[in-house]
Amino acid sequence: MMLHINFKSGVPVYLQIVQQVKAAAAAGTLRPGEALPSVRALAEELRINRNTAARAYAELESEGVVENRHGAGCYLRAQTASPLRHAVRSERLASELDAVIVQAHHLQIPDAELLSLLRERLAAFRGRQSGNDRTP
Amino acid sequence: MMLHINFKSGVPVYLQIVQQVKAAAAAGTLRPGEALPSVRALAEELRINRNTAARAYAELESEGVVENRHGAGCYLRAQTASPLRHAVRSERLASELDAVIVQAHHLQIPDAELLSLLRERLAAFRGRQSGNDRTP
Amino acid sequence: MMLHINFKSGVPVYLQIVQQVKAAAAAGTLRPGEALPSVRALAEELRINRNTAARAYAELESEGVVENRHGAGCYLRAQTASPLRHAVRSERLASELDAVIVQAHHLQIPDAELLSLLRERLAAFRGRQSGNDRTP
Amino acid sequence: MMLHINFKSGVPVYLQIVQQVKAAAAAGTLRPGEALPSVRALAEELRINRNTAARAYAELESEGVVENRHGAGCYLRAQTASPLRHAVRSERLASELDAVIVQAHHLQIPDAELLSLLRERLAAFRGRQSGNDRTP
DNA sequence: GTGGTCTAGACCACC
DNA sequence: GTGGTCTAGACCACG
Repeated sequence: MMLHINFKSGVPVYLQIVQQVKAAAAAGTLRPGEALPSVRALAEELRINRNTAARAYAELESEGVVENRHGAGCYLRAQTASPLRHAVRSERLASELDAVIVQAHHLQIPDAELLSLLRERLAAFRGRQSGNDRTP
Repeated sequence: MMLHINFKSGVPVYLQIVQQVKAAAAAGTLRPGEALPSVRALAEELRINRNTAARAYAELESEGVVENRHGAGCYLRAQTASPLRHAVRSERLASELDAVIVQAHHLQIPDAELLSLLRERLAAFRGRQSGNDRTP
Repeated sequence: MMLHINFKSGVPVYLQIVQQVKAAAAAGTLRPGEALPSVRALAEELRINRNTAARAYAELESEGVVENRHGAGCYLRAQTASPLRHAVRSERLASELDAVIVQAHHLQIPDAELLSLLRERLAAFRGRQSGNDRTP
Repeated sequence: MMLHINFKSGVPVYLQIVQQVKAAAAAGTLRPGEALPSVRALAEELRINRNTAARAYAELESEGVVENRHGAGCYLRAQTASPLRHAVRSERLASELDAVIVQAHHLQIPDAELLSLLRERLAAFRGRQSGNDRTP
């Protein structure tokens, strides 16, 4: 699980978790039957209150996305929908990129610099990731 | 002004307005000195409370994007040079890019495709701009 | 009429006018039948909008304190209540002085300085006043 | 804490709370480190909305009078030296004194009586203070 | 239980 | 007509 919380976006933290778990399940990053981190582990990893993590899992369970097995952890349920088509996924990403482009414009950062910045952050991300993530 | 609000996203309505006005200003859809819809008109169009619209305009004014003239309306200000140092600005953008990278990871979109998607959106943005922005 | 508006107190301007006119009538500074300044003159003197001055007079008229004679001005009606007793008047002032004392404490201004400051402002007030006010 | 709110005065409720808490802190009724009633308790006691109480506390925090500890309550801070220059502070006080002088004029209270009234209230204030303030 | 934020309704001051 | 402020209700994050 590689969740990323944006504390400045105004979106409730528990909702960000719900959305990202659903997205990961939809994208196939998480597979049915797979275990999610415990409430305590998730709270520690994201530096949030345990209540907030528990609330996210409760919401996911009420939506039928995961199953909380008492004392045994939280597991992803069988997919109800098929994984998202590639076109849909890249469209989602495009709208996020548009927001970044607007921000770059306001920050007066030229296109070339934005592109090289993305390459740089991608390299840094892959560096952090190697060793603790299974996706090559 | 054609704003679109997503009431289910969890993002505060006033922030959605702020972001979209900034995007329109960046894209040149709105020009310096141009009047934005009145607080009342915007509230009615979006079916939101007047205060929510007013708060969005207040936020935009505090960020220096618009100027609220008491009793006269809300006007887009001329683009002012950002008072932040370049390093600070590029750091801000980097953190936004990191979020996009995480999202791409969840959506299982490879790095090369992310980069080409950014190039594509940049080209589209510049294309929209050239039609209505005075700085070619 | 010597009205004094405090724009920072949070009290609506029209209410401050209403309160002060009623206070002046109660104290005997204004006498029945006496003319108040016109809406236009009052607005100019206090640097406020004419609507605000008009609203104050309308409120005073609805309360029966003054009478707006169409095209002829605004006149104080006959007293409904007797002028305030001296003890009541000085009690009102005492509560205002208490607020000033608290403020002086927070501003860390010693008692002696507060007293001399009051003497100084009194002298300045009498200086400004001489010539345009009838109270000796 | 025994606050008294005047709902008819036109003075915003949250400001009345701010002023009275400041007065209590100045008089020593409240001591540094002491807890103020919780937002909910205060709101219930005064029959006002929680937000109004919360706003008063937020204002007091921004003025450096109290400290709001998230999830733990609101506590009076130790008296900090005012960051304003002496001239600025005494100027602020002067403008408040001017308002009092105008009020005294309306109430037809002579200068000598105003001065002696101030001396009297100062003595009363210091008297109240000496019983519960640690700085004699 | 605690404080903080977002949305809303009513009213104020100004043009 | 315009924008701004005060009060309120519901929800969020934290202990």
